[in-house]
Amino acid sequence: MTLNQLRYFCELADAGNFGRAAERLHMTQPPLSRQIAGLETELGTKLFERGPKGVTLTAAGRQLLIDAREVLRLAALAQRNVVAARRGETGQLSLGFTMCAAYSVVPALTRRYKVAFPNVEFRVREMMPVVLERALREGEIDLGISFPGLDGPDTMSRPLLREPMSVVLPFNHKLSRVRRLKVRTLSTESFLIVPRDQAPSLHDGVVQRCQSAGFTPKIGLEVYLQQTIVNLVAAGLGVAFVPGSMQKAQVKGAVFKTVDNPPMVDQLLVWQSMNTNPCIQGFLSVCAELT
Amino acid sequence: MTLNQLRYFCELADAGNFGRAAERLHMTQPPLSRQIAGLETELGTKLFERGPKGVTLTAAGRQLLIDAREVLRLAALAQRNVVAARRGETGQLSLGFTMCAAYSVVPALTRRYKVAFPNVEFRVREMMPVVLERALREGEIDLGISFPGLDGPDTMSRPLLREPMSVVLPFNHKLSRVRRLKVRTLSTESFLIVPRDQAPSLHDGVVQRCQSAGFTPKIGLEVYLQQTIVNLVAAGLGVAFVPGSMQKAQVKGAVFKTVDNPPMVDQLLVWQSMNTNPCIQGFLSVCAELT
DNA sequence: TCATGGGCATACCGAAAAGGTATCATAATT
DNA sequence: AATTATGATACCTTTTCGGTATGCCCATGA
Repeated sequence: MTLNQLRYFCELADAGNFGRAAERLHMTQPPLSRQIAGLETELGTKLFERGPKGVTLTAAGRQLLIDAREVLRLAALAQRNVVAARRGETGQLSLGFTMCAAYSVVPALTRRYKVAFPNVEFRVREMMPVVLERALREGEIDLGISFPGLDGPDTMSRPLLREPMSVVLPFNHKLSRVRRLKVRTLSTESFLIVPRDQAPSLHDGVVQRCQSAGFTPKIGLEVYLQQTIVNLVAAGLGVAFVPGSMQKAQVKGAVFKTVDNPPMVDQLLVWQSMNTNPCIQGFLSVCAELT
Repeated sequence: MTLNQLRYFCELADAGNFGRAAERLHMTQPPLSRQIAGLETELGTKLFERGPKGVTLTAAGRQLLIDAREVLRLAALAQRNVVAARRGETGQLSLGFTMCAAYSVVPALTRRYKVAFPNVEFRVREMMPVVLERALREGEIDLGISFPGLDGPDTMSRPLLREPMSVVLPFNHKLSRVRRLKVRTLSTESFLIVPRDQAPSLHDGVVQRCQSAGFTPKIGLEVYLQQTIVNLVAAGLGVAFVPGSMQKAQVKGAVFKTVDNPPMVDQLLVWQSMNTNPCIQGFLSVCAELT
């Protein structure tokens, strides 16, 4: 049984006689006769009653007409779906991001992408930066949003957001009420900072800003997540530079201060160059729209 | 796009490399390569990533795998359905019957048939005998249950039931209380009877029984339906012979009496010999079981 | 570094299938 | 009885399909 035979069969059932059906199918009558006869032989059943003024369906033919139409409909749908999948309009896309990004770019991006590509099964996962790197390498996720630093040879990236860092102080800190905080006044403070191997750009940005203010920051504690840094600052364990958008975390007891020439932090969208998932292009177009 | 290509595609997706897939498909690798390449060309999309240790699906391929499996599943189902339809296990079957038959054979037959052929869409219609004949001729119904008499050249029939006729009298009739009614005692009564052209066998049976009792019945009223005859007898318009099963009609004021050598009435299943609906055979087998 | 082997693509060939033309058989219609 | 419409059959040509032989690529290992 072939799809062509089913097409011929449906057309013949519609037309009611071989001649007109063949015409509609852009072929001549004899091959059509043979195809239908072949189909009948294969199925072991007469599908049409041949009368002097055309053909009519038998009971088996009526049943097949229902099923054949469904098969043909699905076959056509399959073709359309493949095209859609190639364009990234359907399929699956998974995004991993650090909790820090969750406060800045992720919400808007996710919302916009889901509107633009409603038929893509879009999954998002918060993950620690190191986990994100591994997940990306092993193909668990198609896209990652994180700080610069995991640019391997096979990864591509695109900047999503460049935002200033703010100083965060405990609520009861002596500097928490000054109007314009100078970095220099923090020279004796104990700093909470992300380990350099976790996010070199972030770490170096903070250290360099302090050095340009004339001191090397005293590292009180190395902490992996910006979110946790803010929490620990609120608990009185020191001060820190964190991305400005962390203010949205609404941590009680933490006070945010802007400074002159703040260190800048980048959020990068990264993916593997050999990942061919067409949905990635769609996501990139949404990113381009939004920046 | 052909069903074979979809089969090849699914098998390749399962096997993970051309060699094994070709083996499973009982063919060699090169034709399989060409078929897949052809499918990819037609769809305008790479479906597999060719790696040194086999193939993996692309995003478009993953989508197609879902759809292709569904298409193949339905195609196989269509084949099975055709076979079922040929055997009369699925399809449509419509039965027309006279109201008189509704009291005797129809209930049991319908019940049994629906159990034996649950996937057949079985429709039943009560109809007047003349309408039944026309409906049968024009193919509105596949089967009819009626009295003998509409045996045309193209119709086939099979006896379903042969039952004795009873005399029905008004409740207040002077003979309604005798223990054993003799036909002879009805010689002066006015008879309600079906017109001869509507059911010759029925009509003739009654007349002949009366004549063998020594009189020709006086036709008081010609009535089409046995049901109506009983009702009119109850209303005091005369007496009548009706099929014994009419007693089930529970008409108030009508009294049924059995007689010696009662006229017999046949219920026939009739259908057109050129009607090829395979469900008819199924119905016949149910009838055979029940008689 | 070069040989090796697994894996897919390509070239070419013969067989099978599909479509086209011409013609026939049948039944309804004029 | 001739005609017309319809499907089937015979025969031919083209296309498609599957098979064999072989080439290319890349990873692996001596």
